[in-house]
Amino acid sequence: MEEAEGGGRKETEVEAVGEEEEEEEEESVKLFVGQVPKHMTESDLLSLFKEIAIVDEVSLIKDKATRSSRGCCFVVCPSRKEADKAIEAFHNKQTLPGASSPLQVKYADGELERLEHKLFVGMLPKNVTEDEVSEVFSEYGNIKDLHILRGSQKTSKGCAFIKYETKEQALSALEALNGKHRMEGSSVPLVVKWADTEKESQTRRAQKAHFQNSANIPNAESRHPSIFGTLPMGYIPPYDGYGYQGHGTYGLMQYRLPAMQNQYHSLISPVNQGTTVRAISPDISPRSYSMPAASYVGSHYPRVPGVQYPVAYPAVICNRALSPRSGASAAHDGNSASSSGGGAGRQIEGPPGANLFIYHIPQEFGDLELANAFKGFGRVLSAKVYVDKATDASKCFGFVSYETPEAAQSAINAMNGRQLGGKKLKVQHKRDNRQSKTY
DNA sequence: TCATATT
Repeated sequence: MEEAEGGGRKETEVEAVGEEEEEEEEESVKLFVGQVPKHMTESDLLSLFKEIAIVDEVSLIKDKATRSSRGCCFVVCPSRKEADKAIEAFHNKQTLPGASSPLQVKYADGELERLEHKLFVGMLPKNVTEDEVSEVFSEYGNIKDLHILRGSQKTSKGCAFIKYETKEQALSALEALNGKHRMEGSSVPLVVKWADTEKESQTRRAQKAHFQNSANIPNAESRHPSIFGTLPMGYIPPYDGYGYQGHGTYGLMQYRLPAMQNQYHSLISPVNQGTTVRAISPDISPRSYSMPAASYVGSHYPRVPGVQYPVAYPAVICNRALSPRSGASAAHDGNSASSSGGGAGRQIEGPPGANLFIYHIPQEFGDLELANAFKGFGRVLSAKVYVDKATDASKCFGFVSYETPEAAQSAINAMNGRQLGGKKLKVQHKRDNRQSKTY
């Protein structure tokens, strides 16, 4: 459908959206904010952030099942300038009451790439120079940055990243060159696509490693060294001279990644299967904006002018009124005083000096066992054993918080060096991350 | 040997 449009621009599809709104989309910047105390609401956060910067929207990230805060949120600012103000003012600058370390404020995944109008260029000749690439691409706009990937010698890996000043420039280069322009000394046309986000390339690297370990593709790497480093999964479809853009194959392979990830995940943590049955949904999207599957042939959809990506940021401030709590779902929200097990799982900080770091916790200990081992010295506010995200295995360290420094001190006296399981516990005061006083 | 989280 997209290809069939030929020279026609897509602006006709926009009718529902005014130009101003589209401009706003373009300029606005989404920030990810971490270390948000779970009790804070969206309006708490809004009032905090708008002291410093203009904020269009705050949306808490909530647990899908319990609807409770996951301790982080997104903040949308109308411009990069405002977003940078917020980062400058808050990132690592203060610890909110109830958080364990300073507020984290950074660009959300993929924002930077989106803002930088960054293109990936493949199928460059091995011996290409910056000047040669520059000459071809400066035809379409101002090149802010050009980076040719090079191997151990100085020979190029056959690909590069280019940043343009504006999205329009990048797009026109993409459309004019991808699959159409052949560099001197090369037998195939360039591949030009939007650069992957950091996340995507990580996922890709992981998948590629996994794929190469299980399947065997003899000599694959040596036959196509130029693109095997950067295209997904170490597999290259038969090349037909049209580039990968809009051709389907490349898009399809991207599309498969999340499903394979799910499979992999269920292999390593079979525990999850009993409780959560997750259908492989048809709308898995390679980027964070959801679009019908048919729309992302190739990988350039989020930035095509005239194609409006959904503005539906799910949980915005005004949503609160729309989601009345049914009596049943509130039951889970009991306050900490009533929790029976003595603070296991909750990550509540005590006053300064009342928080302990514990190392050499027996492998089989969970939060509850840790809380139990430390409950003789005072009221345990929280006890947390850290686990490896991928394997669920204990990392053998954790934190215990008491109400008073005295309780913590007697726990150190009694427990430090004490043999538990196979090893001797190390019990000491937790490092203090607090950097400034709270509101 | 001192921390997670990306609708």
